Amino acid sequence: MYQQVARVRHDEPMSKQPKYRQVADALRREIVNGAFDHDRRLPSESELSARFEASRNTVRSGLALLVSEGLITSSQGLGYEVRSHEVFKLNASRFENLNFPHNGDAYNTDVTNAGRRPHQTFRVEMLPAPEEVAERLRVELGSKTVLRFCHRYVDDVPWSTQATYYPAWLIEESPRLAEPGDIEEGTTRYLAARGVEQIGYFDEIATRMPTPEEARLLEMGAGVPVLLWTRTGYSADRPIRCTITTFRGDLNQMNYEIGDLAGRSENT
Amino acid sequence: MYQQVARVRHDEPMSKQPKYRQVADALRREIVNGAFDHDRRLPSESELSARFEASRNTVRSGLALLVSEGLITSSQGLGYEVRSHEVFKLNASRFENLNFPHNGDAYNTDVTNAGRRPHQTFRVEMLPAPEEVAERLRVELGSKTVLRFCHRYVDDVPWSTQATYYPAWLIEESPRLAEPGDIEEGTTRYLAARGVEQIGYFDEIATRMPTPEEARLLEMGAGVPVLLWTRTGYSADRPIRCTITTFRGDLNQMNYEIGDLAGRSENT
DNA sequence: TAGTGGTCTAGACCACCTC
DNA sequence: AGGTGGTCTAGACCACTAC
Repeated sequence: MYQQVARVRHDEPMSKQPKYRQVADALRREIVNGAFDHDRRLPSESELSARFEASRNTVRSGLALLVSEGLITSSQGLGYEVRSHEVFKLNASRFENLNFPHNGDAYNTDVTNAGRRPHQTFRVEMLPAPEEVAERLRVELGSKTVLRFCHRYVDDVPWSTQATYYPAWLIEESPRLAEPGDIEEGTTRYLAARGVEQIGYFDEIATRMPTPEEARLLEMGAGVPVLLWTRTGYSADRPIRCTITTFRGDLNQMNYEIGDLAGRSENT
Repeated sequence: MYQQVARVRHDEPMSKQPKYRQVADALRREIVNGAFDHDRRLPSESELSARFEASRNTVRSGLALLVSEGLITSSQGLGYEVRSHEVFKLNASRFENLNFPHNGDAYNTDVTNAGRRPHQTFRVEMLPAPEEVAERLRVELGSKTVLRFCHRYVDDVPWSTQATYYPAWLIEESPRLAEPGDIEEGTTRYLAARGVEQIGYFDEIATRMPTPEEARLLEMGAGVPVLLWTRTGYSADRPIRCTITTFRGDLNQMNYEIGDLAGRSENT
């Protein structure tokens, strides 16, 4: 389970690493030193094979290591490239601020404000509650829930998926939740207008490598984890919704303000 | 950069995957279905090689995929094992609650309450501010800062590292920050007693694959991302500290309560 | 000592991109 | 057509763990 520890030999100043690690270490050093900052392409496998006096397969092992670290990417027919990032910052403590309710498309507003072009596909489903949702909504596992699902893009790059589950009892009170179209005024306002007010949230944030399905939906390359954000919304009585957002970890960051900052943290 | 999309052939019902992916897909299905739930060991490479009629190297490619997804681990001489997790949940909105100041070792308390054995190593350093710290503390890049660094273990498993930086101007006012030992009453209380009160925090949460250095410190296997938590603490005037916590992503989850939940979210 | 995974090689053929 | 990475093989030898 644990990575191999560097071994020390009495006849060598430093530990003896396998050749493919030497390749990876050398290239990693060059990358962080900015050796490929213009034309971000790396030398081809055969060039590296000659340079390191290693077989093509050994060089490939070293490159695979850097890919799995998220440092570089590869494309068939094109070569290897140093990865570059632009991170989108989401202020989760403001996102649906209790004192400043949005109309539900904070995402569109935020992305447009950042000078980017948002785009999303949307669908509504009725399905039995999965375990992690049933727990949070405090309903029976497998009981009926409505899922409102969003697949979000920024400038046509897949950015995140968002799945919001509503419990059956709430649907009976507020049937428009189960209708396929958008809710113009936003689900939060629609619910509030029907006397169901969200007075608080519980957020859980975790990370892991994507499932093959997630990697497909978000077009994630190897070496990129997902950031999982699970928000459970509560009325005065009980949980009323559970939203699971899956972010590409290389493109997103979540922020929270706690206490009275009054805009003092605007630098980030 | 993007993962290969499944291809569809007119003469086959489903897309033709490379053999190593078929191996990975078959084993992944068996793993999630619980086929290895007792004795979590997988068959050996040579057994799988026979079963899938593939060379040992091809089987290894498939297994490597599962390792990089964080599903299994491998150890020389032992074999492959299904990974199992236990997640530690940290309530960040309560961690240093403004209305309920701790004595600085919330970590020790939380871990002990969970019936686990905490352990940490600690050191203090004086060093020039790295870029991401200088920005957040609003000091010159490279200006003097004090780093208080913690390496934390739970039951002797490396859990997280925590680096807190204090700006030079604060050290002059509160010199004990630069002293090597623990501060008994906690740094927050020490600072408050000297008239420097933290009135709010700005938290940033991100994820990525670990650097080799992080993988070494936290003894992380392949296929496990880190969860990065950067907390900048503010007094009424300006930033007074910046804490960067690096978690093993497979062992930790962060929680926030927003609004008035009054313990309604105790299920998680 | 036997069995496990870890490293490395040499070579074949395929799929994709650019020209 | 020529260069790039992607897949696959067969085999050699090493390092670690168990018995």
